[in-house]
Amino acid sequence: MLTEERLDRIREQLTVRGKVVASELATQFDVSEDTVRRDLRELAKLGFCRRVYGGALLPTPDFGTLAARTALDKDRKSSLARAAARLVEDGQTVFIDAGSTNLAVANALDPGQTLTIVTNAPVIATALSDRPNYKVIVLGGMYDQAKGACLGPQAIREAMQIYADMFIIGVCGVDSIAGVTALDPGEAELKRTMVNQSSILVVAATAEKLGTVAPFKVADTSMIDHLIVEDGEFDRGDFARCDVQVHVAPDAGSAPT
Amino acid sequence: MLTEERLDRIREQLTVRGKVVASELATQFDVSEDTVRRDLRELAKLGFCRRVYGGALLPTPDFGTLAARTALDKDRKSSLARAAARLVEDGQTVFIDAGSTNLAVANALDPGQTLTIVTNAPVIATALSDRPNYKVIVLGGMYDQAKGACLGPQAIREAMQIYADMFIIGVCGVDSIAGVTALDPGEAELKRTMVNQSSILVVAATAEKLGTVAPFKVADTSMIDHLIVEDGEFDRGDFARCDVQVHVAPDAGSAPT
DNA sequence: GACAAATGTGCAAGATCGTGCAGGAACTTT
DNA sequence: AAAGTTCCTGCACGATCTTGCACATTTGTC
Repeated sequence: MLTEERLDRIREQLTVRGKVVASELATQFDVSEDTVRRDLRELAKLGFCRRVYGGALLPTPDFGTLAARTALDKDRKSSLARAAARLVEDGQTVFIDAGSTNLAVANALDPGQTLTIVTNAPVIATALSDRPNYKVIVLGGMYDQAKGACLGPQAIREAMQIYADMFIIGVCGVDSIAGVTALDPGEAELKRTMVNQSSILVVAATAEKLGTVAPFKVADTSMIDHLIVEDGEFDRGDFARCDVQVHVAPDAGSAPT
Repeated sequence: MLTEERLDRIREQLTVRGKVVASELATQFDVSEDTVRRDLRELAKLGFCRRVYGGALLPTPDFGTLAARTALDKDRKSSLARAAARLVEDGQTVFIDAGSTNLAVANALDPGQTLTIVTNAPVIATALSDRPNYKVIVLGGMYDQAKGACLGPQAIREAMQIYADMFIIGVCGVDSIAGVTALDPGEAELKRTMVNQSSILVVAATAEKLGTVAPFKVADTSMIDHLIVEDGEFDRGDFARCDVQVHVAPDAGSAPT
């Protein structure tokens, strides 16, 4: 790879996603981080980027809508998300459902792993733009603006073509007796498809989802492999009886990153 | 091998691959590296390439070493984008291609209109989340992180199911003779599909795309219905001859260079 | 056909450039 | 305060570039 070529590519990435990370560029181009830093310094001198600790950003902070989106805050769901992300192993193929909790999970995934991520949430795809190690597949279809998810027969058809090691499902309700439930039939059907196409089913549920029952059935309690819940009061009795592994994520009143 | 013949071959490789390496060319043509370097210097003098350490690259639109360009990008694009958005009529179905210019176009669409938007760029779908009047359809498939676009057979298959009134295409190059061209074959094929499935083809091209030719052909000049360009020097002769309606977007930020 | 000029090419020497590494400073996080 | 990153500087080494020169080939002229 020619030096100037590398500079071009860095500029390209900057334009596309608004930021670059020194260490990732080093891996990507197979050069030392020093070289990348020299490159970034050079580009900064020419005004193409703004040098920051760990990488570089576009001079105009708000240019990339993408960048703005990837800078999505690690909210209070991050603890739950980290716990879920820890279940994912290198090399796996993972369905990631739509939903804000799952967006947090996607962000919490280890960038060093090599993963294939299949999602019906466009925002998750864009959030993973800066993970060169990931292969990201988007399930297309009718985009439901309220849910931020692609639904419909198209998405289902595509999902049926793919077998995954794990499905990190977004739920409207999880109940030890009713199982996993969703708010509308279209959503439920796509989720059922993804459940069928995956070996392991993971549910990361915020407190308000626990014990809630929505109208449409997605999966039985017995089909859940891992249930991740927030710290607090929680009767795991019924889940334990169904061979569900329950993980309690530590309460995160912690500092932002 | 004749000298001129060698120069032609080098130019050919430059066009196809975007770069050439001095040492490789020397091996390939069985001449010394000095000769190759002399050739490259010659080509660079004629403007066919940009001489860099180790080889040569395609000339990139050189923005006079200033960051002003990046700052202007946003305004420039939004002016283009507004012009493109004005072509869209209420009730239409519109393919919107990936790319930062087209993201600007999507944002510039009239929220009051009732539209069906089909896109292979997840970020465009999410950007339209706040338009209750729009029906948004996402073309899924392999997500190309650098381009922010879904590509591959899946996306093409889905695109073939949909007929649109208009295709707002993202281009790597538009030339009055070579037509619309793209940087990689997969990208080109999806674009061709969308061209075929639409009645009207709209190209919004920033100045640096005009007159640029990328390796892979997408569409003939004669297939373009509307071409939107920035204010400035521009020879519309060839386009006019092909029945292309040319729109000039007013210059947003004025800065004589 | 012969000769001289112009051109293309290869080689060598020295300058320049790009890169990785080591060590210490600066910064961020715990 | 301590630990872990990231950053910068200086250095060394190899790759690449430029320049000058020699030789071969082509071109133009007598």
